[in-house]
Formats: sequence, C-alpha cells, structure tokens
Amino acid sequence: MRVLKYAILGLLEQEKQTGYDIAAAFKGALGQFWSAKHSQIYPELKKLVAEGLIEFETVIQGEKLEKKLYSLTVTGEAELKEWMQRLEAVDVSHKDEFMLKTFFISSMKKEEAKELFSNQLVSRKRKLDELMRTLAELETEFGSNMHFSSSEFGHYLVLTRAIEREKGYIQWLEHSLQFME
Amino acid sequence: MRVLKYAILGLLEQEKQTGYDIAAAFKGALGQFWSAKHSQIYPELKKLVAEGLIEFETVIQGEKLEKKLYSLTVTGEAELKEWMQRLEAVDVSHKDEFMLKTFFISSMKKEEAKELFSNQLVSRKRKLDELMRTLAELETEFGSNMHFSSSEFGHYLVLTRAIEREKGYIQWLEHSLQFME
DNA sequence: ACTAAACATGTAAATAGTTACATGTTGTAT
DNA sequence: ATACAACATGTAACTATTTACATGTTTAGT
Repeated sequence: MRVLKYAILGLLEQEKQTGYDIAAAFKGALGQFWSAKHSQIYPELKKLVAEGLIEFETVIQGEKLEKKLYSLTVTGEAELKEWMQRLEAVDVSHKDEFMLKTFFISSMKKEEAKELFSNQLVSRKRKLDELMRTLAELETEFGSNMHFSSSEFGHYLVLTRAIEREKGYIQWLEHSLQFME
Repeated sequence: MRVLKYAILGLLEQEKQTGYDIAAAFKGALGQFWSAKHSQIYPELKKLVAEGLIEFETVIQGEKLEKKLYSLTVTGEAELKEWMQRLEAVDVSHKDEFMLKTFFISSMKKEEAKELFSNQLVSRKRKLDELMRTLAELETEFGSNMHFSSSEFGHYLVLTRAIEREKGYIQWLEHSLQFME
C-alpha cells in the first residue's frame, strides 16, 4: 500500500519541511487517522528521494545544525494527485483492542465488565474534551465559517470527524452500560 | 502487545476449535475490530502451544483429514483473564486512509473532492446495510431482548458498535458534502 | 552561565502483518 | 462420476511498524 509514502507527499505538498516537521504533524489532528515514528519517516524520506518523488536542500540552522528541507518533485506531485483520486475500497477491520475485549465479554463477571466500560468511557470523554479544545482554537484562529477553499478545511474536516467518532463511541459505551443495568 | 495472542485465547475460551475456525471467526462481526490471516494464525498457535497457553488434540475428519482442535490450558485461561481486566490507554491513531486524503483536500479541485466523498458514502452505506442485515439475523435467531448473560451479548455489542460507527461516518460524509455545496 | 525542552537525524533489532507459494481432503450439487 | 467450493494446514518472502540505541544542536527560561 505504501500509505506513509502518500502521507509524506501530501504533507510536503502543503509546505517544504524536514523529517522532524513531518513527525510533528503526526502529533496533531492528522495523527488521529495516520501517524508514523521518526524511525520510519527518515528511511522513507531517503527512499522517496531515491525514487525521484521528493528532493531536499540542506539548510543551516543557527551556527552549524544541518537540516534537510524536503519538497515535492514534479513526479512526486503527479503521484500524489493520482493517489488522491483513487477510489479505494473501505477496509474492513479498524483494529480496536477494546472492542476485541467486548466481543469476549461473556468471559467476565458483570462487575468487571462495568469497570472496563466505565474506565473506557472516562478515557473517551477526556479525549473528546481535548479534541473540542483543539477545534475551538482552530475556530478562534481562522473563524468558524469554514468552506472548501479555506486553507484549514482539511484540518477542520479531520477534527470534526474525530470529534463525531468520539461522541459516537461515548454514546455506545453509555448505552451498553445501561444494558448491563 | 501480542493482541493476536489474546484474540486467539478469547476465541478458544468460547469453544475448542481449529486454526481454520479462528480464521473464519475473523470473517464475521469480530473482523470489524480485529482480524488476522491464516498465515499469521498458524505460527501463533504453534507459539502458544510452546508457551503452554493452549494445547491440541488431533481429530480425524472423514477418512484421513487430520485437524487440530485447540483449547485453553489453565495457564492460558489465567492469562486471558488478566488481559481482559487490564485497563489500557485508548490508542490515538485508528489509521484511516480516506481521512488521510481528507486532510489533504486542499490539493484537490472541488469536483474531485465531491466525487471522492460521494464514492465513500456509497461504500459506507453498503457496509451499513450488510451490518444491519447481520444484526437482523442475530435477532431472529436469539431474540431481540439481549442482556448481559446472553451467550451472544458480546457479538451483539460488537455489531451495534460497528453499525453506529458506520452511521456516524455516513452522517459526517453527508454533512461534509453539504459543506462543499 | 546553566539547564531543560525542543529541534534535528539517523540506525538496529524485533514484532506484526500481508501476499504469495504449496498441498491435500471433504462435502455438496449436478 | 465429476467438478467446485469449502475445509484444512503449513512456509517463505516481503512490507509495515515499534522499540531501543545513538548522537548532537539550538532556543528559551532562570
């Protein structure tokens, strides 16, 4: 699949940046749906240079710190566009360890299950809170009338999706807890 | 993490079964949240036997087909219980290639984006339909008054979660399409 | 001046997961 | 009878991902 490849191409299309910057991007809203560690990013960058999809210029930061600013080549841009338009099948299993445990709920006592679900509910609510705060920041910075041509439209869509996802999860947890009385 | 290990232990706790049966289980509702191919399952079974968590008896099917019926050992059962009660942190990135594309929506023309979203909407609706049919089957087979002690309670919870997840995704897709006018 | 956090880049080793290779049996429908 | 789908089990090679090892610089705060 090489999804990381396209994640990097997409990030570089938005802006020239270093491997470190890419790793940082995965810590933001994007990280809700894709991420990679620097140990995977640096080798991938090397590979993409070898394939001619990206290139870099070395920039001196401060006195002597060499950093590599990567950017897309024409070929890289074309490959990104091709991937963006590809209509891929929805993949089935979004792995979720908590739901795996849920499937085996019959092997637990009712009180243990409640404990597990309550704990998950707390974590999910905390996460939702965090995401809502990020959205609020985005809205104060760029205004709340987002539209297709806003530079932050992708960011906005991803955040709203993450928020709705958490809300849905929370509702299901609460409903399931009620089911257990 | 060794999550597959626990998936297998959990399945074997429900019932003695073969590697093939385990692979089949991942094709059902469970597969919405965890799955593995037989090429990963068979070596893992071997490893779990070596670790003393499971054991098997060889059974002859028909004339000469040897199949291995695996079951939990006492140690295996204990390890499963320990994992079930563990309160793990919610992991951040549920990887989703479509949402990665969404993050890069600014690199697309409006019409391309609409096409992408419409296509995803169709796929998601189809998937929702499938899940709803599975739930209907479950309800005709076991009745619709599910409770904690129903043998199919885990199955039911997983299905309802998968359904709510798709509904949420669909709503977000529709809302986002409206946003693009 | 010092210190801690953030910036910056890599490699090595291990685990996890997918695709491809490889083989044979059994049950069901025609 | 025969053919096809489902049952059944494995290994090999490759790709993806994580954890650990390894090192050095710059910036901001005290």
